[in-house]
Amino acid sequence: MRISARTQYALGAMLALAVADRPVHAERIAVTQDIPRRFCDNILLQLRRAGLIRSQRGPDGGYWLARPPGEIALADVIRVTEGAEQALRPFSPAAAPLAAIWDRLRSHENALLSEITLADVIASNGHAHPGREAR
Amino acid sequence: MRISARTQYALGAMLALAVADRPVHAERIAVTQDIPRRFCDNILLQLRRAGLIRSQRGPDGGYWLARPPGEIALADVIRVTEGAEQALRPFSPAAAPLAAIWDRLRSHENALLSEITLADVIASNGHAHPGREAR
DNA sequence: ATTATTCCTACTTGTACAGTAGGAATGATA
DNA sequence: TATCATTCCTACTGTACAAGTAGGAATAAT
Repeated sequence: MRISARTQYALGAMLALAVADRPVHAERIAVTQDIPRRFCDNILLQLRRAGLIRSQRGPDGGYWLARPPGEIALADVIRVTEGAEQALRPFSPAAAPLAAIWDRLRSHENALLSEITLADVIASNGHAHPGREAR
Repeated sequence: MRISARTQYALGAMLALAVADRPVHAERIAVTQDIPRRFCDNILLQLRRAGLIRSQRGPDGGYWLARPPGEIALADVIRVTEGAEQALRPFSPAAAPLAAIWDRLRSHENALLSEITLADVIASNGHAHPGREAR
């Protein structure tokens, strides 16, 4: 369960947008989420290209979610920032059965992260067990 | 679910030792598991220092498991080669609930890998669903 | 003695992550 | 039309860690 700074920042930014009811400046996101200013730009750009957020330029511009928070899963965000995981080297015959185990782990992880949305995370802020209840 | 080459090699080596009934040379492990020769040495040394395998020097020396394959979990091996995972950076308040989710993922992963032993992996070689049955 | 092996430290190299630089494009406001 | 604040874009740099290598010392069998 490797989690890059980029991904963590991206999730923070998405959550910041999810709680806002109007466009938010990159500057504001950078400050509240404690993301280096230019790196924040960088990440927001990537999220926009992936279609997760939208933007408006110029003064009074900013960023907002492309879909409601309940329709954006954590996995959607992570897929963007982590990119394609590089294929691991082929298994030796003796280690071949490990492939099935890795698959199980990956699919469980994927299932959980696909199930939990930004809305779930926000709702869990202070309550018990996030993402356990249906949405 | 990041898996380094080192870890994959280590698991291959452990499985190779698990199926052998006598000490095995590093050379032989390197060849059968397709591990660069000196890197193989390197990894075996680490496994020995961690107490997972034992060794004997000189001609007719080699390596063997310190415990029976049914008593060595995949997690035991992985813990050695991956070392302590470095702490991730602190969460912003908005992203704080993610910590609980990461925890759930980590503990599930850990549970599964602690449950499956080398013996399980070997037994699953060709059969269905590895690690599903009790040991 | 010789030889085959493990053992040990330290080094080199490659790659991916984290973050930065410089400036162009856009849009609101006056 | 000028100004200014913002997003947008490519490319670059520094650093840390992973992957793998080098050279040789210690040990044990013959």
